[in-house]
Amino acid sequence: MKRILVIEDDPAIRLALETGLAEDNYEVLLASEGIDGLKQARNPSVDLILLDLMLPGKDGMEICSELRKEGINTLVMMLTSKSDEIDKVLGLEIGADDYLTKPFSIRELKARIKALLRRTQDLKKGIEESSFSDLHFDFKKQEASKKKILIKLSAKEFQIVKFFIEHEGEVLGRDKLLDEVWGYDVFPTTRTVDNYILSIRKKIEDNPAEPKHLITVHTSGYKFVK
Amino acid sequence: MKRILVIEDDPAIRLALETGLAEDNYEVLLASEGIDGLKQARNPSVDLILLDLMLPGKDGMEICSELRKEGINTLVMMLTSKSDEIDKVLGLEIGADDYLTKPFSIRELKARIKALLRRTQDLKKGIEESSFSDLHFDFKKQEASKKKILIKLSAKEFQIVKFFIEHEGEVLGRDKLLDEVWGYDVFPTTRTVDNYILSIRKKIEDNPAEPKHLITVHTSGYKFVK
DNA sequence: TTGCCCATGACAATCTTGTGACAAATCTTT
DNA sequence: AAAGATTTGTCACAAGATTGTCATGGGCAA
Repeated sequence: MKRILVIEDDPAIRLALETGLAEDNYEVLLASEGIDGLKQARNPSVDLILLDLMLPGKDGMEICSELRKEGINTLVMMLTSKSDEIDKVLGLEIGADDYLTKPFSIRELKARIKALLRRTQDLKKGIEESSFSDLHFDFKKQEASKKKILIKLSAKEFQIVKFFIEHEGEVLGRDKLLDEVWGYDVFPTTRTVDNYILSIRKKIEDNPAEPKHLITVHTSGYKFVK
Repeated sequence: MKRILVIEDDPAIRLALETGLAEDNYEVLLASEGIDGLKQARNPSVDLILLDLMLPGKDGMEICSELRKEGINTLVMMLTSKSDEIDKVLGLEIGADDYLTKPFSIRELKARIKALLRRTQDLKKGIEESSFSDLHFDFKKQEASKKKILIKLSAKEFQIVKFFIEHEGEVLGRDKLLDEVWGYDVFPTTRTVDNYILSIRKKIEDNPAEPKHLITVHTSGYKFVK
């Protein structure tokens, strides 16, 4: 799942954000003042930063502009209090991606976070289609066909196939696949991978027992060839 | 280049907006009262409307709600005078995308416009009609029929159908739908989407339990096929 | 007020996912 | 070369997640 860094000095709000976001399965990192916040914000594994405007140490605008100066483009959502009309603007010009005025509903916050994260996801979408031998994949439509006949793949199977196609010829270890396709916060068995491979082979290979596309590389993983 | 329609009766403010926006390379269209404003607002090449609340002819809220009823989703930013707290709220519920209280800084205005436009950069093409199997949709008239017999869809159902038709074949996630159809300032549950799908299916599908047009893509969303 | 539209919650129905077990294949060691 | 140790192929199942469906309540408009 996604990691969100909350930089907020008010302990009540901090706690509310922490629990609220954890409910939605975000991994939450916390900072209560600016200096520490900026340090944590540099961590590239952070997906989004909730940044209070008024902070001890360093205020939100400073943090945001410093990050941008350092070339860090992590999403930033500014939290401002009702009064600072001007600050809102500055916040946007300084490179924040969105702002929210206190008091806000946790629900609105979540919806906006989701929207922001999804938009950036859309940007790095990878390939949309691929054809080889008698197979065709359309990832936008989530459709696959063999000899012009539709075959059904689950969403995860699509993700896996896509990842393999994007890394054609490369040997992909089970651990790497789990990391890249499943994500860094879930931990299924490596056998789970084998089972997906099996299931995909049944659908795309002429003879699943002698795969031509999804090749086993003993002790290392699998690789895809066209 | 983006086009902004300014509907504002005060000549001083109108001029200020015109020059201010022109500085930022927007193409500015002007209207000084409501009737003319609404007419120009229907022009689909307009990207955003700055709409004064108090207007001769037709006031801002009327204009905004009429536009939405007609299925026109052009971005609307309401301009209100300091006092009308209530109107702000109403403005939002009526389908405005943002509001700004006078007197405002041109700087804040620009920042908000930028933010709004950025949020909705994509789409905006907007079909007017579509027919397939025994169905017909006229989005301009907000009419739909099945086997030549009129069927009733709510305004939101029309928006949803339209969005699906404009993205034929593509799998659309619930979050994306909420974001694109409902907008960034309301936050219904993802279950709300399912219920709309259900309701639309009942109206357009021969057998809603086995939909042929609005297809479920498990864990991913829905997709439309003709 | 009544009726429609909208959003939500609850429950059932359905699909997906991850796992264990065992067989088969492959590698290692003797 | 054979036995033993790993690794992989394969199947079926149960837990869990997702979706279908309906009923409910609030808000707005006629």
